[in-house]
Amino acid sequence: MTRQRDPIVAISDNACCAPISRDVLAEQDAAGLALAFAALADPARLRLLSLIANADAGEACVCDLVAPLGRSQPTVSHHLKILTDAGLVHRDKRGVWVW
Amino acid sequence: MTRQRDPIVAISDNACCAPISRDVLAEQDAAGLALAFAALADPARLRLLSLIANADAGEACVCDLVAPLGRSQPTVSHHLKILTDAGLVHRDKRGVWVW
DNA sequence: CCAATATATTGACGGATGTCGATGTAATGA
DNA sequence: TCATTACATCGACATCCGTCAATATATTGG
Repeated sequence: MTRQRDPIVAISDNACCAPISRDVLAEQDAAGLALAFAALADPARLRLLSLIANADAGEACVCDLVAPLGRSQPTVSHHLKILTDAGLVHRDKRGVWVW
Repeated sequence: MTRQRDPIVAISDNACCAPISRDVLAEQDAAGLALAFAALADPARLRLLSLIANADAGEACVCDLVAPLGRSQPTVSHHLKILTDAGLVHRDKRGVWVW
């Protein structure tokens, strides 16, 4: 505990680190942030975002996502729910979205 | 498969989506990106980054991170390895870093 | 060279997560 | 009203991941 050597771990503090650098993250805040990152930490979900973004008008019917993704329909539905809960995707039963 | 209704899922295309919007992500590229996000998708690792960033000179001795994090020393070492592999942290046996 | 301290590695365990098949539910069209 | 299509939910399974205790491997001080 009493340090005998110099510090050996460091990160640079630049602009993008602000939310983390301002103060030590509380356990609770860290959990929330981690949850947001976790939504993006899966190849299937990143490809879903990409597929939707590349679809006409940035919109897509779920039925058109299953084949390109190469996963089963329940799996696609599962991932879309996660993306939706994370606020990255909007879903509605016919219509227009914004994000 | 043949669409009967209008599209129901959409995301907005704004600046931060560029890497995903430009073209449909290949499975392999998606895996790499997901790996990067996964490094940030854990409360312990986010708090480690925060602790280091808030330490004097943005550097910290590993022994000073164990207690504040509230995890065992092997666990801290484990997470630091992941952060290091992800290029988010630099470690050396005495010295100065940049990232 | 030896003792002490700091960090990494190993092995094990429990819980979370991605995946699928089967099934449920809602909406559309004939 | 009934069949079909689109999507969600459930249950099960395998794998991954965070965690710790125990142990190994430096590195430093005496």
